[in-house]
Amino acid sequence: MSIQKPSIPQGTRDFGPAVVARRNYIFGIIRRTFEKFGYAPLETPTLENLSVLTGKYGDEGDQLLFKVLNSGNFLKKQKGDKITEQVTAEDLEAGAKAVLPKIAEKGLRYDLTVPFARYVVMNRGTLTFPFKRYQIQPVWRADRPQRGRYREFYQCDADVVGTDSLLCEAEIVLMMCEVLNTLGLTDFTIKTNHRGVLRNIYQGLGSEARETDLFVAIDKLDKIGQDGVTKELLERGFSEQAAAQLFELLAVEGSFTEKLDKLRAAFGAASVPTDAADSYKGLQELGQVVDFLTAFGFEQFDHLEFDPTLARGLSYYTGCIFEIKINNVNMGSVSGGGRYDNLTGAFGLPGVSGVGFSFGVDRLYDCLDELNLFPESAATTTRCLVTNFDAETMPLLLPLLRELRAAGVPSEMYPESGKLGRQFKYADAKGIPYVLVQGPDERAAGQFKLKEMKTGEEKTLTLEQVLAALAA
RNA sequence: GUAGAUAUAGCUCAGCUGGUUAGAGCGUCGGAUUGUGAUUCCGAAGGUCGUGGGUUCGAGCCCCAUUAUUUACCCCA
Repeated sequence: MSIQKPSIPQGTRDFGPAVVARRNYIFGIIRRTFEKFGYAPLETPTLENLSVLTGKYGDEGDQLLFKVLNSGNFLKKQKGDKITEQVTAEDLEAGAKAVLPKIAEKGLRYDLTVPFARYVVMNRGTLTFPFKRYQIQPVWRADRPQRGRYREFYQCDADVVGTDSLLCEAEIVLMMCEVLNTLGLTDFTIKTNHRGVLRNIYQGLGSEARETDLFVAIDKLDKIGQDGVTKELLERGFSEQAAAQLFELLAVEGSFTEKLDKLRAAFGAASVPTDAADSYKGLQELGQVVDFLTAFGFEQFDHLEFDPTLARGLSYYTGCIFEIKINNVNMGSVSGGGRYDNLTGAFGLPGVSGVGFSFGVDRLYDCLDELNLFPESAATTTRCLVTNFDAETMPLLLPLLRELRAAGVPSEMYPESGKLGRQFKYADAKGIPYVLVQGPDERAAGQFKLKEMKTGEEKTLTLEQVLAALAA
């Protein structure tokens, strides 16, 4: 066999011990926050049947699905003596679209929301609604990797199904803030909008062109500017007049509620028909979310922004939508979500409303890394290295190792006796904060030498003192 | 799928107009130091210059192809 350079697939990564420790630090904060808000954990299979996945993410999404080839001889099926061709000459003639469903019936999970919807439908008889679940698992997309974009990455979802209450939306904002605050991120913006607002804007333009084309175009406003959006709208069949009208509507300024009021007036002026209860549902619901937050005692309204240009790609959102931008890092959104009135409808359970959001851990990691926000303690798990002075006395230190671990101090003994220099280097390279030494001198006195690596400070202590120092 | 950039030591990168034996920093290993890391000093190991072809007396450098990586677009966490 010839020697080959080892490699991993494009867009995937190995995570070394220090990286995993830091990722677990992020996972831990997110998990604890979700649980604090009453969400229960759920896990679903890596593989889903392709029939569950296809058609849920639009044409683009279907392209980005990783499909898994059927096992065995995927070209033929044998039942007893009877062999049937799975793929016929006509299929091959018809191209990939005809062949694919015959050779691949499973695919890798693309997000966590669709598997969740499938789970809810399959278990609707046993679930108590409203059902609140969180889910932290990797997802896969056959995308072209680039900055902040991977082919395998983790999502941390929290969703509620079975209630229309806007309390859920308000709590999403609370959870977003809690996680970001705990991680030490300070310069972030939670952008919020409502699909109803977007629909009203579309109605206000009075154009015949496609609604989704408008949403895609205005979502890019901060990226390509007013001229770029105008150009794109004209290409998609909107009139110049409609484009001008659009920017008039979007040009609302002020606080969250001031923007709501101004837009309400602008809609009225543009003769946009009101929804139920003689008001605009999107604006009204956003106002309700703010009211809930105020009643809760929420104090970070400076981080919450009503952005009428926010659209978000996934087509199933129908109500409030959210997105988090970390402002002092050049990175795509680290979190997003929203309400979808009919997600389970695709699986035969219509009329169940859900709302949820997701953190992208890999992007959060990149942000924290760039801003140097990881605490040092997140880098390593071992807290104390017990040096191995020589082969004869090493066994005498094993009870100490047991004591340390019993006291809940993550500890390890250097497995080989030999130069202390090597052992200290090991501790330094691994980022272990404390090193414990007991040589003949200390043993004679019944004591230990504890060195704090960061300061270089060394103390001679009794066992009780060592345990007290390390437990702190 | 579209467009660009890059590929030289384990890592980050130099390498002049194409000219002898391809360099540096970091890391690794050994020593100064058989009771102490990070800091200091000395030394060593480490290279199919991504791969294949071409031009040339001569290619890390120029040309073609190919593969991989990466950035941007589309879309998205």
